[in-house]
Order: sequence, then structure tokens, then C-alpha cells
Amino acid sequence: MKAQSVVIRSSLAVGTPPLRPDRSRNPTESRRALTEAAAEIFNSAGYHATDTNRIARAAGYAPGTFYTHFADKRAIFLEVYRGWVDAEIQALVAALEPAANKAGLRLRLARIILDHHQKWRVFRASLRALYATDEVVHEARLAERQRQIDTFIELFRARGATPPSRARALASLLAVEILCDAAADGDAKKLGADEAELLNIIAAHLALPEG
Amino acid sequence: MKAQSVVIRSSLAVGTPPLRPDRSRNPTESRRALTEAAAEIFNSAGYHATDTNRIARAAGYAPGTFYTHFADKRAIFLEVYRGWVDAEIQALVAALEPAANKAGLRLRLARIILDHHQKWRVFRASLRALYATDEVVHEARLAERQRQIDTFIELFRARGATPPSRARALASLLAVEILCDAAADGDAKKLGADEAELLNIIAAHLALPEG
Amino acid sequence: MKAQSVVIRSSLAVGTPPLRPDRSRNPTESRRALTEAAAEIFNSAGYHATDTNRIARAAGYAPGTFYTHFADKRAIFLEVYRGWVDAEIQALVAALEPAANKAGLRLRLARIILDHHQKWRVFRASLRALYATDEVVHEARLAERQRQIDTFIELFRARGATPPSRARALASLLAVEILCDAAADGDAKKLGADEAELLNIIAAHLALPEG
Amino acid sequence: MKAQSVVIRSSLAVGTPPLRPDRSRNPTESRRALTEAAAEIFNSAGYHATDTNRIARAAGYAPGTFYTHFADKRAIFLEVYRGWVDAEIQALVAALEPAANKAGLRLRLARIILDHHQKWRVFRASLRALYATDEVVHEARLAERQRQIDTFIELFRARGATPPSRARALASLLAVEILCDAAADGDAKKLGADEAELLNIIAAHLALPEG
DNA sequence: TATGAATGAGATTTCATTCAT
DNA sequence: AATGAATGAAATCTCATTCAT
Repeated sequence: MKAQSVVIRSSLAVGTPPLRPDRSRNPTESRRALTEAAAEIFNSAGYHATDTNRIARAAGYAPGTFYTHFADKRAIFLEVYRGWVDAEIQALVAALEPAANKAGLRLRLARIILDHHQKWRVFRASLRALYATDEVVHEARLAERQRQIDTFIELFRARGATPPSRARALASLLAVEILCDAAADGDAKKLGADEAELLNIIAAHLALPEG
Repeated sequence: MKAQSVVIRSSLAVGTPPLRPDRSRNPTESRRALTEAAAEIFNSAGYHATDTNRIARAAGYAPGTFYTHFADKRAIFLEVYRGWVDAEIQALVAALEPAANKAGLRLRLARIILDHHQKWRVFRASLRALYATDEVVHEARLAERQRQIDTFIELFRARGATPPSRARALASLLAVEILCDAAADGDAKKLGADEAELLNIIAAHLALPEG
Repeated sequence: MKAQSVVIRSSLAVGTPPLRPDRSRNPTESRRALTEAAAEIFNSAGYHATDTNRIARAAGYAPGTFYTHFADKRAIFLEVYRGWVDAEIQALVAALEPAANKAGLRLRLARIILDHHQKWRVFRASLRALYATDEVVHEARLAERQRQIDTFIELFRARGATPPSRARALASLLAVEILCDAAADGDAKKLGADEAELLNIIAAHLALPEG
Repeated sequence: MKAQSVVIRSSLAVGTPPLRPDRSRNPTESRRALTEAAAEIFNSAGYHATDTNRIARAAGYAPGTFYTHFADKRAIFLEVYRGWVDAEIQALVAALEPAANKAGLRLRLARIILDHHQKWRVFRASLRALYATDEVVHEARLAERQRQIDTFIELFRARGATPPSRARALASLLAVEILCDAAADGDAKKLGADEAELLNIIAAHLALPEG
């Protein structure tokens, strides 16, 4: 009774053709492709609205493949997070290298961080949500923050300047973070805050000793 | 038909006995009870791990009752949010009344905000997550922030002092927020930040003109 | 924490103000109002998409009132059905009275039936669906059909003409019904059938003996 | 985690033993099995009383499996409908092949259609109900009817006979349909209509030109 | 390693109906 | 007779995850 129509439907079956690239059998590349796809989707839909099947499909794989590379959804989220931190650090380090004049440097750093937050604002919101509900994510983020504070203080020490206390370093980092997020969302503007002034406030938190 | 199932349920009733309080038939009270239960659950499990059936049961109602009082889960979340803001404002206003010495005042305000964040840290994380993914929540929070900035600036104006720019007011509010969240999580401590010092930094952001 | 906001919401509560007419305490009128509202809603949304609360509200009553007048949803559906049949019969009888010329009469009858079906097409579809799944509705409709066949045959007998067999009478009634439904839906047109011709075919089934 | 629950389920399995057939991992076969199960259930309980979980279970699958093969309940209903039309057409075509004498042919066709309606009467009632409330079903059925009319007219043309107008073709098809439905329900009998006579009336509508 | 069909627990939401007032 | 808050069973659909191939 239905055989015929099934055949018809099968032959018509179109929908979204999977991107099937030729990177099969290359685990490193597969993992990278999955992470990249996950980053995009986490950042557009948020963690909870993202499903692993979709991540796999977006990377050109079948759902099951996801689980040959990651233990679960949280694992790939943490991978994306690590990549996010690395990308920010690299961008900042690159900006530090050519020891430019300090005032300009601060603004440039502020701008880099702001842009990075802007691009990844939805992903960052998911991070903050998981940070509060998921213990593993909480620990992972704490570890990254520990590293950030250490690096911040080290920058002073390396220049022979008096380093800030950990409390003050943390306060600076957090203030930069939330102000960048607010500016990134476009909310600062909606709330009547002048963007240039806000960027200056952010930069002020990044005051580093003489290079 | 109903009688029977009630009997069955009663005889099976183990574990969680239905609370069935005597506030039935009072919609205002029911709504309040649901909102209160929701606040507790949102704050322990987070928005996504909270289901409306559980909210209803926790308030002593059947699942369907939830929907006679709220359109959906988001609606009750926003109700909780509004309550949260109101509670904070009331606490702060109460602290302002007895015009104490200023330094002490700042610290007291900081402590109030910090405590409030501490108590509601999981709820606040959900708020931030929804803020990024849910347009309605986004708008609601923006509106509250607008109000906060207005109030902050008004405090200066009322005292005849030069009010801060909106950018600076926003920066202060956000810095206070994130520092309170970090302290509330206990993370500041884990990151080696001295709590008393952090409280002082928070208080510095709350610098108000002479009363 | 929430008391205040509840008050605010209550005072703002607007939405759709119930039509609350002054026919309270008049059971006959209430029943009529409910039936009328039900007819409209059954005919726009269909039986399954219609809920009794909505019927009650549309008639200007609270949900519970529905059940002081009808045993259940099916009961009001059958009431609507009875009214529908009566309305059709009245319209047809009115058309029969002034003994016009026969050819014109048939067409007029066909047009009346068609209009009646057109106006109530969604209701009629629900009727047919329930007819197949609900035993009580099935029996009720059978009884009405029995009555229709009897009347049809009686029209011949009263005029001293040879009445059709019950099979033939039934065939005529059913053919008229389905053709009216098809024309009513506008589907006959979509399928390329000429409307005037279809009306003639319907009329042919209504061939009655000389008055 | 899954293993355990499977064990638990197995040890508890009483009542309805899961059919779990060996056609797993064959999507075409799964789709067919689901469609077949759906046809049976739609035809015994009607569309609205049928739930997708039950369809899946009846076909030997878990609830979720349904949604890997069909977008929603309506989709499988349309699939069943298409199969229903195909089956009828095939039966009729098979009967046309051995060019028998015409009078007998008509009766045979009438009988085939009647039997088909009889077997699927509840399903057909749901079809009619959805036809009135669901736009997609409406369009699908219109398309099938278009095809039926075309085929009917083509039968005349192929034999060099004057084909009926579309209005007349439609009238014949619809009359056959409703009379078959009435006979199928057993209602014709209950209403005192002679079955043999009714079959003749149906056959008269199927008058085809010389082969 | 990759596949993708299958899983099944569970979340949101609906709505006919009840009943205390 | 009218109210409307409350009920709770049930239905649709989702999605992280498994596993046979």
C-alpha cells in the first residue's frame, strides 16, 4: 500500500545536503572542524539551544561522530572556551610586542578585548550561565581567571613596577570584562553612555607600568 | 472518577507529601506562592533546569495551575526578576534613610548589594544567560538598568552635587555588579583576593556626594 | 519581595474585558447564548480545536457556568446540530410555501441548501468526523437522516405521486449533501467544475412531484 | 546507563511485550512499518484520538523514533492518505484489465470502492474533518481529487467517447464517495435502504463508455 | 573512525471538568 | 444560577546519547 509512495519520497528527498568534506579519517582535523562548528552555533543560539546533532551536521559529520571526539556536550563547550581564551591572549600579546606609547597601547588593548567580546557575546553569556550551574565549567573558568591574574601581575613585576594586589587585579579584570560585554551588546549605547568615554574607562583599568 | 484517582494517589503518597495549603481560591496569593517557589528553584537549579511542573508542585499546586497565573516560564522569570530588583532597591533605600557617616554608608551599601547577589547568585546567572538569548528578557533588563542609572544620577542631583556622566554611572553600576557576583560566588577568595579589600573597592564605586 | 509588583500588575490587568450581559439568572437565555457562541466557534475552529472555557467566555460567562447548562462538550455540539437541522428545514419550508413553478423551486431549494452548507462548512466537517468516532453523535445524526428521508418520501405521498424507494431517497439526500459541501468549500470551482451546472445537478436530485 | 535501564525495563516487562522486530536500521522499512501502524490506528480511533507515541509503540519503536521519520502527526497522516488513494487506484485498475462486460464491470468497480471505504471508514472520516480544518490536508486532498477527475475523463477520451463535463465528473465521483461511505457505515441499512439497490445506484454513477 | 537510526526520559503546554464559594 | 481557580491526565515533540554496522 505504501511501498510506492515511499519510493517516490525517497527519490525526492532533498533538504540540506551535508557539506561532507574530504577530511575523513583525520581525527585531529575532525575535532577541529567540530569545535569550530560548535563555536559558531554556541555563539548564535546559546548553549542550551544548541544540540549536538546539529553541531555534527554543521561540521559535515553524522551525529554519532560527535561522540568519538567528545565525551559530551560540555566537553566541546570547554574546548571552545579554551580556544576563546587563547585567541584573546594571542591578540593581546601581538598588540604588546611593538612597544608603542602607553596611552595608545591601553586604548588598543581595550579595543581588542571589546571586539573579542562583541564577536562572541552570546557564547560568553552561555559561559556565564554554565559557570553558575555547572561545576566543571565553574572550575575551568576559575582556572583561566587565575592564569589571567597571574599574567596581569607578572606584567608589572617584569617591568620592575609595584604590582597591584590580587584583589585590585581581579577588580580590574572583571570591570574590563563586564564593560566590554555591555558595550559589545550595544546596551551601553542604548543606556545613553558615550562610547568613546566608555572605552576610556575600560582603558583606564588596563593601566600598565612603563614598558 | 476524580474521587477514585485521588484515593489512589493518597494511598500511594510516599516521599513528597502534597503541601496543599489553605490559600486556595485566592489568585493573588497563588500567584505570589508560585513566584516565590519559582524564585527558590530558579536560584538553586537555574532557569533551564527548572520545569514549570516542579514550580507548581513546590508551591502546592497541580501543573496546570501554573498556566492559570502565568503565560509561560519566561513570564514567571520576569516576575521574579522584577521582585528581585524591588527587593534590592528597598534594602538600599532603607539603608540610606538614617543619614549616617558617608564612609560607613558606602560600605554598608556595598555589603547589602553583595549579600543580595550572594543569596541570588544562580538566579542572576540565569538572568544573564537569558539576557543574551531571549529578546524579551533583554529588554526587561535594559529597562531596569535604565532606571538604576537614572536613580544613581538623581542621587547626586538631589544633593546639589555634579552628577557623573551616564557612561561613568553605568561603569560604576556594572563594576559593582560583577564584583559582587565574584565575591558572592566565593571565587574572589579562591583567586586570592582579600575580601575586605574587595569590599572597599566596591564601596569606592558607590561614592555618593554629601547627604 | 513580590507583593509590590503583584499589586502593580493587578492594577494594570486589562486584556479582553468579558462581555458580561445582563441575562444572568435566566437559564433559558443562558443556554441559548452558550449554544450560539458554541455554534460560531465550532464553525470557525472545528470541534477539537474548540474548548469549553472559550465557549463560556465568548457567551459572557465563566467556565464553570458551561456545566450548569450542558453535561459536556458533546452535549452542546448536539444542541448546535439540532439547531442547524431546524434552521435548514425552516428555510426549506418557507421556500415551499408560495407554490412557485417547479423548475425554479428546485433551484431555489438547491441554493438554500448550498448556502446553508456554505455558512456552516467547518461545523459540518466536525459533524462528519464525530459521526465516525462518537457513537452518540452517530446515533443522533442517523435519527435526523431518518427524519429527512421520511419527510422527503412524505412530500411525494402527500401529492399522490409515486414515492421513491428509501434507497433512492437516501441517495438523493446524500448526493445533495456532498455536492453542496463541495460547492460550499469553493473546491468545485478549484476543480474546474462550472458552478451553474453543479447547481443544476443538485437541483435535479431535488425533483419533486407536482405540488 | 542505558544498559541498566534496559535491564530494568526487561525485568519489569509485563503486559505488552515490546515487539522489537528485526527490521531495525532500515529506514525505508521503519517508515513503512510506522505508516502501516498509523493507518490501523487512525482507522480505529480517528486522527485526534491517535497519539504519535502509540503509533511508534505499535510499530515496535520508541516514541522518539517517530520523529526521525516524520515531521509531525499530520505528515504521517498524509502519507497514509497517499497510500490509501494508491491502493484504491490499483484495485480499480486491476479490475479494469480483463475487459469484462460493462454492466458487470460497473458493479464490480462499485463493490471495490465500497469495500475500500468500508475497510477505512474511520480513517476517511478523519480525512474529511482535517480537510475542513487543516489547510495542508485540504490542499493534498484537492490535488488527489483533481487527479481522480482527470483520470475519469481520460477513460472516456481514450475510448473515443464524449467525456463528461468536469462538473458532472465531480458530481459522479462525490456521489459514489458518499454513498459508499453511507453503505460502508451500515447506515444505509439502518435507514431502510436496500443494499442491492444502493449498489446499483452507485454503479450507475460509474457508467463508462464501451471499452 | 564514521555512520545514522534508534532511544526514551522528560519538558512544556492544553483543556475538559470539578467544586467551594 | 454563576463563578473562576484549580485540577491532572495526557499529548506533542526534543535531544543528548548509544550502538550495531
